[in-house]
Amino acid sequence: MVEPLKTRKRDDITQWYNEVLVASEAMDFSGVKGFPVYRPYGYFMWEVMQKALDEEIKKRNVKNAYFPLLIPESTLSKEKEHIKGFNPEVAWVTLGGEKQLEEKLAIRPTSETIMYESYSKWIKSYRDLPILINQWNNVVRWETKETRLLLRGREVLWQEGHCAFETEKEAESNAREMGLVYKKIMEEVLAVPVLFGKKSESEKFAGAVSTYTVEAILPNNFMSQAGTSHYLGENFARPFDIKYLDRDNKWRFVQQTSWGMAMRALGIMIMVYGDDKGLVLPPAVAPIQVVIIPIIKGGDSEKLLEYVKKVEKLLVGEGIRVLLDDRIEYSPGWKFNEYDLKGVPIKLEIGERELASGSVTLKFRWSGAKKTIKLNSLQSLKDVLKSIQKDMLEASKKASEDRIVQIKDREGFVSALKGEKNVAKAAWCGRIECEEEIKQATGATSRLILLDKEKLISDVCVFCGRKAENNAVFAKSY
RNA sequence: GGGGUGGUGAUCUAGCUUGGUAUGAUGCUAGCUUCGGGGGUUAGUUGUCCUGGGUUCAAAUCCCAGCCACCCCA
Repeated sequence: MVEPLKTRKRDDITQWYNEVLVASEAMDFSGVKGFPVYRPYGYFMWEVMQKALDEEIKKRNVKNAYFPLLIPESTLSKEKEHIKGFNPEVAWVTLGGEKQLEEKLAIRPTSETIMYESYSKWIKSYRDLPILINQWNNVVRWETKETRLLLRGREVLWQEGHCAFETEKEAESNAREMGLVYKKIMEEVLAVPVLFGKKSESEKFAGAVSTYTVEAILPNNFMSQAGTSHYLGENFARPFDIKYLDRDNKWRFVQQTSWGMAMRALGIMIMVYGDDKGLVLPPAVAPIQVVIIPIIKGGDSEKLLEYVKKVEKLLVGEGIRVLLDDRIEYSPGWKFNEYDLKGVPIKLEIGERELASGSVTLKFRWSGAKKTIKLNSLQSLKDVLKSIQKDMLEASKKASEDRIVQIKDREGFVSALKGEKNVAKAAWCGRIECEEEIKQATGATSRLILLDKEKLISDVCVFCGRKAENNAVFAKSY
C-alpha cells in the first residue's frame, strides 16, 4: 500500500530520498542499521542492471565464480595498505556456536585477499594467464557514520572482478576498459551521465597503484562514485606470491586488476530523477514500463475490459513490461498517483472515449506530456520507450555539464565549493598535502582527475599555486 | 568523534508539563455507493505504550541505566 510523500525534494533531499524509496515499495528498513531490505520492486531494478553488466563482463571473456564469505585474519592482513584501509570497518566472526574461534574470521569487506590465495595456487606458467574472474556477491563494511539506502550500507550488493595478466599494459588497459563499461551501464541502462577519470593519491583504493572511477553529479551538487576499477600492479602479487614462469624461464609477478560496481548506482539514479511525486524511472530499468489503467464507469464495462485486454496482449507481444491494473476497489485517480510514486514511465488511460474512438491515451511520467494515439500505432510504444530513455540521458547530461564550473583562482575555487556547493573543475598539482588542505578549507575533495589530453586550465594549481599537473574535478562526496 | 530528534495496534500519531479506563487517522476484512488525478459510507479488526530497574496505592507519563532507529555537524 503506497502513501504520498510528505517531504519535497528540494526542502530536504535526504528525507525525501528515504521516503520515496520506502513509499514506492522499492526498499524498506530492517531492524539492523545499514542492512536494508530490497523489496521485489527495488530488487527487480538491481536484476536488470546486474544482467546488463553481467553481459558486458561475459563479453570480455570474464567468467563468474564464487569465493567464501569469511576470510581468516591472517589472509586479510597480508597486504599492508589493504588491511590498513579496511581494518576500521571489518566485521568479525569470533564465535562458532559458543566456542571462541582460534583465529577470527572477517566477513569479507572485498575479496582480493581470499581470491588471491587461490590465484597463487592456480598460476604457475604464463600459459595460465590471463585469469579473468568475476563474482556477484555481498560484502560487509561496518560504516560507523550515517548509512543510506542503496548509497551507503553496511551490506553491499555488487560484483567484483579480479584479473591477472602478464604485462602492465594488459592490466592497465583492462582496468581502464572496465571503468568505461561502468560508464556505459550508468548511461545506457540508468540514463545517468557520469564523468570518467582517475582517483587522486588519497582517494584511490587501499592497495591499488591507480584507480579509475565513474562519478555522477547529484541534484544537490554532491558527487557520488558509481563504480571503480583498479590497477593493482604487483602490490598484491608480491605478498600473495602470485608468480609464474615466463617464456624465458624467469619467475615474474602477475599484474592485477580489480573492479566493482554496486547497487549504489541505483541510488544515484533515484536521486537524479525522482521528484515530489515519487520515482521517475528510465524505461530500461523500470519493473513496469507501461501501466494500463482502465477507466471503468458503471454500466457496460465488459466491452471496455475486452478492449483493454487486447491492448495488454499487444504490448506483451512487443516485449514490453506491462501491468494491467483492473482492480475495481481503487479509483483511477488513486492509481495515477500510485504509479507516479512508483515511477512507471508510461500510463495508458483507457475509458469509454478511447473505446469509442479506437485509441489509447498516454501519460508520460518524465515529461508530464499527455497524448492520444490510435490503437494501430501502438507497436511504436517500444520506440517511444527508447526515446524516453535517450531524452532523459541527454537532458541530464546537459544539466550536469551546467553544474561544473571551471575556475582558475583560489578565492573563486574555495567560495564555489564552500558556499554554493558547486562542482569545480580546475588545474591541480595533485599532491596529497594540497588535497588535505583543500578538504580543510572547503569540505570538498577531488572526485576525479580528468584523463582527456585537453589543455591544462592553468599552469599553476588553483589552490597552492605550484605547478599544475592535471585538470581535476572537485566536489563534496556523497 | 560531537550533537539533535524520536521509539505508543500493521502504519502514522495524540496523550507525557500536572501519574488514575489508550486518542485519532490510515490500513486491513465484509458490504453498499462511487470511479477521466488519492471519493463517501456502514460494520468488524488490531496494543509487551523500545528494554531493564527505581519512585508510587497507581507509571505511556516522573527518575536512573541501556538498546535501537532516523538526521545534522566535524
